[in-house]
Amino acid sequence: MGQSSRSELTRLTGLSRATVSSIVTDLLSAGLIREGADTADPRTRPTGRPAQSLTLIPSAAFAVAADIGHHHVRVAVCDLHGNPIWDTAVGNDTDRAPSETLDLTADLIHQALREKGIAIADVLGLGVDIAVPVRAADGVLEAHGIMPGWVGLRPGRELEQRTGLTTWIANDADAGALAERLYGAGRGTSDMIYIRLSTGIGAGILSGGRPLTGAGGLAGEFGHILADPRGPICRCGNRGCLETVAGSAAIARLLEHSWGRRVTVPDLLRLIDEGEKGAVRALEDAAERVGFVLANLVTVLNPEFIVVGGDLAAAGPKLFEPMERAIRRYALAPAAEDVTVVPGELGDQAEVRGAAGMVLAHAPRILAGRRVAAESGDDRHDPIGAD
Amino acid sequence: MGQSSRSELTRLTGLSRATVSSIVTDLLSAGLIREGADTADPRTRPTGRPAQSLTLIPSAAFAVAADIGHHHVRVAVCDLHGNPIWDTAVGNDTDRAPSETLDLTADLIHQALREKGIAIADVLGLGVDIAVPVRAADGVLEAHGIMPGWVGLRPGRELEQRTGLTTWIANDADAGALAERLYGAGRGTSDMIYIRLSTGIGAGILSGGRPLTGAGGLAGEFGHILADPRGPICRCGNRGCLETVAGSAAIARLLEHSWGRRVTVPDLLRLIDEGEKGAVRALEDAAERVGFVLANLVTVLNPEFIVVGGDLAAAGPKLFEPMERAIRRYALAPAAEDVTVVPGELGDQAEVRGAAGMVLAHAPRILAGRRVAAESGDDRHDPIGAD
DNA sequence: ACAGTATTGATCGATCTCGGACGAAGTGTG
DNA sequence: CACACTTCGTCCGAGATCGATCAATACTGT
Repeated sequence: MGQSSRSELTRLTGLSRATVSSIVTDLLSAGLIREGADTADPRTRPTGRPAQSLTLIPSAAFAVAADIGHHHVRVAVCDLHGNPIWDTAVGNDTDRAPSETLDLTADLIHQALREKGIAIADVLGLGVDIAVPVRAADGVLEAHGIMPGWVGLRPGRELEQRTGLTTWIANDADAGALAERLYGAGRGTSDMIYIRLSTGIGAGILSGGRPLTGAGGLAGEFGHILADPRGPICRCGNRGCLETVAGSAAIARLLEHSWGRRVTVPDLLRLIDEGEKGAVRALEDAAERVGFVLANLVTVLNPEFIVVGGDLAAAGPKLFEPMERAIRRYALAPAAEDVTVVPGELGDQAEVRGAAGMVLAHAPRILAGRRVAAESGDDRHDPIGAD
Repeated sequence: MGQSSRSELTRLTGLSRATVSSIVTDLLSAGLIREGADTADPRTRPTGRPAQSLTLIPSAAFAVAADIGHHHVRVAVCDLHGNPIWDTAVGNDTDRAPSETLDLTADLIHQALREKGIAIADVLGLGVDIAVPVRAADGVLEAHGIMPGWVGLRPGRELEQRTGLTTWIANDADAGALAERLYGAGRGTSDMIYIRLSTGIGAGILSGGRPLTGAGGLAGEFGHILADPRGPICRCGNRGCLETVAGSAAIARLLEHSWGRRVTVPDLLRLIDEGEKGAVRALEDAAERVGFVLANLVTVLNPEFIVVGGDLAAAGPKLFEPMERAIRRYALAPAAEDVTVVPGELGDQAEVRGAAGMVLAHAPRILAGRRVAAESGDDRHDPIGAD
């Protein structure tokens, strides 16, 4: 996104050269982009007139993002390149009234803008992601086990009212997937699965470049695929969900029997890092189960990348090797060949950066609207839930 | 698609009323649509000026479709409503040289147009579906077990050259899914899974209204999800694929042991229909396995409909009840509540009608181009693999 | 009967976008 | 160095699309 040129934009957007040229002229005079030096490598340069390179001026506008999880609220301000220039996470108990969490979120946003000295007019919008399924059509939260008090709310609209910012909202896994595609391990692909292996297991699926949300926004509930028909009862009411046999808390619990004391997730990660045999074995078994389930998804979805995030991704090859082995063994061979399994690159910033990415993906349209708005009256309408 | 009105088109297309009005005027004068009688039900009519109903004149233009399967070629000519007015299937051995099959297909197409007295100028295009994965970007066939001689070919382009018709191509399962969505059991939904239970098991997935093809066009290989780690070896090289334990041929083979003679698929269906206990039991067990696998897909994809086609769909409740029971039991509860399992309505016409549907979905654009072409030179370009 | 409301359909000027023509800026060749 | 060739960027007229506005047609309530 950083460097481009008029003719490259022509190819990317599908617009004609004439149109791109006209828009670029406007953006130049609006001070949002800059014609850069001609940095093309003389050796790789093709014949013909060289393209004039164009650079976004990153500080010309900003996107605000909020990540609302089970036990935290994280707010970031990102520049036009998607890089966070302000990023703060605070602990929070979502079992309290949702309005308190939303107030806290709005306070953090106002604090961020104040501290960075950014005017509302320079903010393109607010991207929100939340650990609850979101109905894509209207941004209403759907029913699911966690955070039950939030079902039926429209936090996008709430935050829009509290901040005055145009708001987009999505599920946290979908936001994480978008971030890894835009800025992380899945750059440029249009068919990927992003899974987060933590106490909970969730997935965001990108298909044909778009998030796969399903009819009710529930898609991606990877952690509740049945992994063991005789496994433990899950908080969702089924038994043997992948989460109950391969979530990091479930793995840690496996060790409590032999250690005779409580084992936390940090304990588990330390033991794995030290190579403690029991912990490694438990991890490998869990990884194989995850790989087995992923194999079936690979057969059905034929993704190009599987990006793995969450606590457990830190375990490195001890996690990835058994997981990949299971995928190669159990998935349809040509589909297994198409897929590459990689660790996420964005860590716990993924979700909030993806939320900002939702806003930045609309930057051209927003900026186009603003050019008009500067001349006539400003009356853009509510794009909550817009794709 | 049959009945509509200007304002309904405004909502469907997202275009402005002004634009729709202008296009409708053109189509009216071109004789492609007709202003119908005001047939709205007086009881359900809302307040305001009633909409003028518009009807496609079905015989104003046609779409040609070809369905190329393992052992057959089927060609149909459909009117603008998508109804077949000519439909013929012939046996064929795809192990022969692909060019012979393509020649046969082109011959059938020419025969159809000749018999119906349709001029090439009145044909919007040719839709092709084939029982091989198709790479969406360019229509090249991908590697897979069946019909190996076809890999790397571009049958869309081949048929375009043989017939002179603008051609679209897709996988057969995706075409079937599209047909059931346009004309069959999944009318109007945008998130559905179409599965075909026959000797082979395949699925076409529609997500957000678009076919889910995956990175290499392989998506939907539902029959090769692992259903039984100790099951028989499959033609794909894995073992225990769903197809080997729940395909109709696999079920029939189960009965051969006790009957001591060869049991064909028609035999199996007859026995099931007669209520023979062993056959029913075998079917129910297979249905439960399919349901189990579908449950995981429901959890991950959250579809609105599952449409079941293929030989086995004829078995009715004996198939559907155990299948649905498994879905309700093993899928994430809210996702299971969102989904409805229904038999397909189009039978073995599904694929070919879906192929025609691909063409008809582009009818507005094609017709718009033609209006221009009638005035200036005709130079529309190759949309093979276009979405 | 009549104003008020709601929805559809047509018209008009403004704007957006496109394709084609043209000039600009480089490389390669004789 | 002249010339062909390639790609990039701009200009211009044609057509598509839009928002705003107005007219048409029905129902509702008094």
